[in-house]
Amino acid sequence: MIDARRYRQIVGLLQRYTFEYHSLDRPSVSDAVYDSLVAEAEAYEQAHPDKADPSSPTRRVGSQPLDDFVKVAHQEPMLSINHAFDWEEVVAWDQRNRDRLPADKDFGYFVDFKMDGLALSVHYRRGRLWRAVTRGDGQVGEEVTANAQTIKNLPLKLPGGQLGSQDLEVRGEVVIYKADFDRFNQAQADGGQQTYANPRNLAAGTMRQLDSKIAAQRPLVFLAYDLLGSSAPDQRAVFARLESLGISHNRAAHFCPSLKQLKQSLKRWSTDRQRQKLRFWADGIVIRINDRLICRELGFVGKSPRGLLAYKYPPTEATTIVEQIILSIGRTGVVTPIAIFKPTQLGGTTIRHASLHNADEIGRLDVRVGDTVVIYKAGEIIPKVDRVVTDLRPKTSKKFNFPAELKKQHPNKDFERPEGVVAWRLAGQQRQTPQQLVAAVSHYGSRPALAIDGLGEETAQRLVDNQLVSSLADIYRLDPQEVAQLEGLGEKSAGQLAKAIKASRRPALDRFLFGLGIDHVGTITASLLAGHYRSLKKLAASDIDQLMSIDGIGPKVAGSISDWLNQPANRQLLAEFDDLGVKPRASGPRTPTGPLAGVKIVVSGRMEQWGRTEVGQAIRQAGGQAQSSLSPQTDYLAVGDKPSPNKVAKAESLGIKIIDEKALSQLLVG
DNA sequence: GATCCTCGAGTTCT
DNA sequence: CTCGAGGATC
Repeated sequence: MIDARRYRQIVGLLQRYTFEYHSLDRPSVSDAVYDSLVAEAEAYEQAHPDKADPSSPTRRVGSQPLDDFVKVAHQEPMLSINHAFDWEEVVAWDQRNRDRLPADKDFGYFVDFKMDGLALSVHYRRGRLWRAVTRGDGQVGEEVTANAQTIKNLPLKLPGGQLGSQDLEVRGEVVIYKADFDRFNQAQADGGQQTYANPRNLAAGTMRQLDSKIAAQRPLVFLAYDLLGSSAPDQRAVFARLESLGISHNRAAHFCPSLKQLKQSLKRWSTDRQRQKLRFWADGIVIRINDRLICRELGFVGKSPRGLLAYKYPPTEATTIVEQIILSIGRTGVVTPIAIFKPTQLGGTTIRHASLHNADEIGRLDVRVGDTVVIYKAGEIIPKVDRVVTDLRPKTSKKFNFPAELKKQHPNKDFERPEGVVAWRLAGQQRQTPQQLVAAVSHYGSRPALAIDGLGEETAQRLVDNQLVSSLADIYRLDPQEVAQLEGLGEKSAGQLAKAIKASRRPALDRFLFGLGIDHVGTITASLLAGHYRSLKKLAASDIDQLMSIDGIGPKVAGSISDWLNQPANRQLLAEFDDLGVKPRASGPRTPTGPLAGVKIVVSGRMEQWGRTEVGQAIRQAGGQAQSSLSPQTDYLAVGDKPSPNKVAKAESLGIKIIDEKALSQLLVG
């Protein structure tokens, strides 16, 4: 929970942001940042109602109208809708409604996107557009008829007949299509003019221009979602009527007869790909009970109708506070700074920390302990710090001093930062600390290396702590009886571990080489070496010039391998492995042959018949190259379940063939 | 010497 | 997934 000081600070900021957003249409922070700060303020206000600031923006809906427009009171207020953030909340909403209604009353739902634009009420009198009013604070809005008349898809006159003679109020959203927005901003930038943060702000800003000639030049679109003064019994009929009146609406909006179908609709519409396909911005989905009579019967809770619910998309950004920056030392001795956060929910998970990569990144962001930062998930998985909200920086904060912190956090170690390199790393030969050993052991046991089940970081830590393992070779000297004595490991898991270790004695040479953890030797270089030398003995007898002659290996990598081989401790390690019966088998074809010879493939998403590393092996087995990232040289992108949207988009822009699992397995067979 | 590919290493949570 | 940096190529 935050303290009173931060609360006051946040309220002050929110007031400024609210003014920027609603009155100037020029926000300086994203919605997610705003929402995140509102949530903090609300939490504080709930815990300390006595200390709540009555002028806090958390209490207000909508905006104060600017003075330049004529104010018009809405005949029926334009309401706000309560929000739900996950399916459980939707179910709870549904149950509350059912409890309020007679047991035999059943109903369906109508779903529409929650378009992100400017809400507008448009009145028709005797079939002609008479007046258009913005939402304002929900009770009183601003009359913007002149601007509304410039919206090309908003009919000035309704079609004749009995419908057109009626007085109607159409409610909807003024939006700007994403493509139009990009074009507009580009043109503004080219002309040195002000650009807008998002399509909604452009739409809102345009509708509130005093000069309607400006509005006429901008690509505004009106999409209706409601109709007042019609006799339509349900929302489905409302949309049918809008259609017959020639008023645009979202064509994807539809009826769901049951909760089950509603769930499917929400799921379908919530995928990123689906959202990207939309021409307009949407920040959620509006669910309403289809039958208008039932809606009316249910009434209101506070200012919101019970029959409607806004299912909000999870935010892609959030704010949190950096509590600490710790400097961790990885397997290779490289120092990685990690920001420890006040735990925060984002995209369905709790984020506790994120990597800051290196000293330069800290400098670029100027992250400090105590800072409020904006975080997001790169590729929807890996949390990253995007920027610092400097408005909320404590006055006493100091720039993060990397070298000084290194001394403080690791007082007994020496570090170096070689010229032209970003990373700090352990200097010289001090890589044999217990921490490094744990990392080396769990790397050796990892899936792409020797795949020893049960030898992960936890177990490695225990084995090293209890001095059962002090070198990689010790893994093969473990006594299952002793292992079973360790805390957290029973007889059963000790037995399984022993079995897995035994099974790893005849590894493929490439996996074994990778498992050794030689600097700059990853899976690909390892299989290059394995394919070239065909045996550990031949590799051990090689020299630096020989290594460099291999295509793909240059001076640095060759140097690193030969350094490793020349260290007595490592030569001894290899000898011990041999004595203990660890004998790698030749692996990797010398020259790529097979159905996929020379073909480059990138895999994304989960496959049914293979795991991550197995697909790669299968592709190499067939003579192909499994790459990790797309390039213009890539031949295929093979997609499984939930592929990375970024990769799919990139493949499309590069014109790379996208194939599914079935097609991939056919390619593999030839 | 500059540029474009590619590889390696570290990354979060359930 | 993203970064930095090694290797190949012009």
